[in-house]
Amino acid sequence: MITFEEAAIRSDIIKAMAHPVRLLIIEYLKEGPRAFSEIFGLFDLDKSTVSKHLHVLKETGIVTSRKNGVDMVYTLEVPCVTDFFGCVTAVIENNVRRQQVCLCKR
Amino acid sequence: MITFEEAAIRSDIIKAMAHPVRLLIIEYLKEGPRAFSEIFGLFDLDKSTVSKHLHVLKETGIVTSRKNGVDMVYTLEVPCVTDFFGCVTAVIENNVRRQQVCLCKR
DNA sequence: TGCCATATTGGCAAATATACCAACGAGCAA
DNA sequence: TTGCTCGTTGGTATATTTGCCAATATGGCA
Repeated sequence: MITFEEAAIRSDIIKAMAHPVRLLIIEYLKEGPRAFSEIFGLFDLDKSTVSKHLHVLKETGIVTSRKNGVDMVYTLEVPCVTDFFGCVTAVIENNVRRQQVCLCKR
Repeated sequence: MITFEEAAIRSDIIKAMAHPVRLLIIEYLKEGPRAFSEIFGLFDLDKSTVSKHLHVLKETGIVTSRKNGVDMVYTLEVPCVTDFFGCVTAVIENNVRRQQVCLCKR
């Protein structure tokens, strides 16, 4: 078993992925590095909100950023994080099998 | 790209894992089904707190529970979720390489 | 039936997360 | 310098999460 401290570090990384917007950003960056403006364009959100989501991903080391001319370019550092999404799908499918179809909040 | 709705469903599942206590519970249940009292014994927390963490895991379909005599027994339904922890470790190791050793909150 | 052990639920307070607007800073061009 | 674009940071309001205590089921046993 891991220690509570180790679990806390791991949970910080998982927490960074635990938001729809950040999940979509990760999916998008899987295709390759993208400028902030491109990422921003995916959402109907304030610039500052998208910037802060990227900050969360940077803080945990999932993405990095660098200046490229006028743009700020974001890169997915650890693409294996998306491997996990297959398992998340397995959870969803298992729920469907178990007739617990709706994960939506009531 | 997945839709925002799909991302929201996925993030609910990831969110369920995004807590040190729930992470440790998942690790523990990887060894096999365990009674509530055994899980409770891992932590210095109120019974109700542990029960609520298990509720979160149940709601998303990561674990299930069944009565066994006086005990409530919890089972990890989708063991592949722990495969992901290897990647989380990869993130941590990448951070170490990049000299961003400390993920702790300041 | 009454009592006990086991776990869940309700309610509350504190901490954390999220999103907006506004202000700021950095870099480039006129 | 001035103005412009790009992105970040500060501040605030709201929503969600977390953990404790107390109260409530639920089931076994005397």
